Amino acid sequence: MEAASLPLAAPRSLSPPATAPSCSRPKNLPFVRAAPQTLEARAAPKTQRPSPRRNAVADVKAAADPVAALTRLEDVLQTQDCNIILRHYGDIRKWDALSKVFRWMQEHEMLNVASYSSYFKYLGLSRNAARALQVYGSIQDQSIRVHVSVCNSVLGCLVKNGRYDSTFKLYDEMIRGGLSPDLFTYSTLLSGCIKLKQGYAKAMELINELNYRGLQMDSVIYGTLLAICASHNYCEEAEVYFQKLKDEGHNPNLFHYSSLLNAYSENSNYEKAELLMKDLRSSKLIPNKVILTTLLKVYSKGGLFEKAKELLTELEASGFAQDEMPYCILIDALAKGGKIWEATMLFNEMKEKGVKSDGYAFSIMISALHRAGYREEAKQLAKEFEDQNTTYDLVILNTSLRAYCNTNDTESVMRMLKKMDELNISPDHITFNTLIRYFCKGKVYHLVYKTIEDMHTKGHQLNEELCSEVMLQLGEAGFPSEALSVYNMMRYSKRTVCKSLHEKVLSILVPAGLLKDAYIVIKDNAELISPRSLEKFAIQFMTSGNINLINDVMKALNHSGWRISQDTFGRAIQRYIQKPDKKQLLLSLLDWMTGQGYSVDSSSRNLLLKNAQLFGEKQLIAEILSKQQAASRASGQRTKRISD
DNA sequence: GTAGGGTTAG
Repeated sequence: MEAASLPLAAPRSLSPPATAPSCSRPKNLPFVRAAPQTLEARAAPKTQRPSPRRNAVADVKAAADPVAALTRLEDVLQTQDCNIILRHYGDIRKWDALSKVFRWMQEHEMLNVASYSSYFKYLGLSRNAARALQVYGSIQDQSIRVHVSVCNSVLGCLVKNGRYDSTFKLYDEMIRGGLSPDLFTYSTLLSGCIKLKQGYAKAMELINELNYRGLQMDSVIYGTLLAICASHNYCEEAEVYFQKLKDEGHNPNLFHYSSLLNAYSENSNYEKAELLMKDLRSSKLIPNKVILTTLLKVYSKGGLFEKAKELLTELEASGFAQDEMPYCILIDALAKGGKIWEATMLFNEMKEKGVKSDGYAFSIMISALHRAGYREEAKQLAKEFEDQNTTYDLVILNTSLRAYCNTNDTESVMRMLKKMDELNISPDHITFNTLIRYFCKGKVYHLVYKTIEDMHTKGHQLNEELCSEVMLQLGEAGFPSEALSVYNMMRYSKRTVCKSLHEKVLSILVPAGLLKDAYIVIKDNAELISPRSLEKFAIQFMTSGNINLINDVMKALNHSGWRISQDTFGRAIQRYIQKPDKKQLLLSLLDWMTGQGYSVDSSSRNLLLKNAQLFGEKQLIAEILSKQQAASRASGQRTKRISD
């Protein structure tokens, strides 16, 4: 290690003579601009002395075209210099330059572990997880692929961007590839658990793994764990971790306190929250805005509105109520507690005080009014927000959209959709469901269908209750094929559907004569369909379905466990008699029936015998029928004994 | 000068 520092030391001591001549002959050399700095460096010994490499770095940082500058200075720059440049563009959030510099480094094979780590970090900040995965995937050298800081940074990038599934999948891959995770890895992964559905269980898995590897939990890990407990409502567990943190000699900070306090707010445990506040004050920490706001949440959620109002006054006095958040907490709790009038008063008070709303308070109030049935008032508020604001996010757009939909203000609905488009805000499942309900109410079925299709294509889970209703309405309105498409979209969007859905679609398909489609529904879900629906379908199919499928349909029906009715067989036989060229199908049906213990009833038998010459198989048919009769008599006796 | 976390609102 000693030796490694020597080459660095040498150029530094040599650099003044090396740059000095350039002062006397200023040309277009990259070093020229550094000359005055050299003088400065002499005057103030504390500043770094310039060197060709440092100057080159400064040049690239200042260049309008960093790639051109890099190319010009290629011979001077080393990988660590490029890393400095890379970080520079990341720090000043020039994502385009960042990527160009990185690409240049890739092309010139000037990448090391640090380059990847930094680049992934900034890709995380610039919300470009896809690029990070792409670059990570392109790393050939396995030792770099599983280098702990490269892994940590790419995992961090995915977590920051909410790509939790990919995070854990990639982590498993890294482990298989030989990664030795450290505390950084675990805190990164744990932070991914905060918003995960089964986040607490996943966190426990990670904690076990961490312990198994002999790593010691630190204050950061505890902080993340507390947040996980709070967001998943594991209040007692949060208390245990908080105590363990103290027992292991760490001093909890305001984040630890606020997470535990937040856990208490979910359960409205205000006594414990007050004890915790006492503990916080005694530990010389000063409660900040977040702590007090979280305490306000405790009181509000617990319905302690008087205490909440007092605290809000305190927040105002401390200058902690300059944004709308504390008001939002209390307004929301009041409204949800049935005090819509008081909520409105507080909302107005907030506006009068000139507290700026980014839309949160508006969306809370619009929703609250809407819930309470004040639809016109909700719409007025949505309009008021529109008049005062140009910035929107998805939630306020969704809230306003619903207010307009429910007051049948088509023009405003369209305006909201246009805004969404212009602002490049992607609709979510709430948007889609609002629109579906709206179009449905207006019986604009082509738009209902288009919206559902759009929602499905964009990968949103369809709302089963709503879509079943839509499906029925489409059927009633004379769009059975569209109803079937809705059924299929629901069916194939992974989640298991309610078993009555299949019957519902059958009740549309069968009367509409879409019998082949109905057959497919039955074949795939035979055991979930009631005998009544099976019978209806069976009769209809035998009467007017594709004759070539009759035998297959019989098998599917039988497979459902339903005993096929005599009526069904009777109609099938009538169909076959009308089409003597389907003789083989008839014979195979009769054979199959025998094997399954079915037999035709007397009227069908007579009909068959009477028409047997049509098939030219009089003898054979008679034989089959008598065999069938014998078999069914035997099994009939068995059945009788059982039912007795 | 490679990488980590956590708190409040719809």
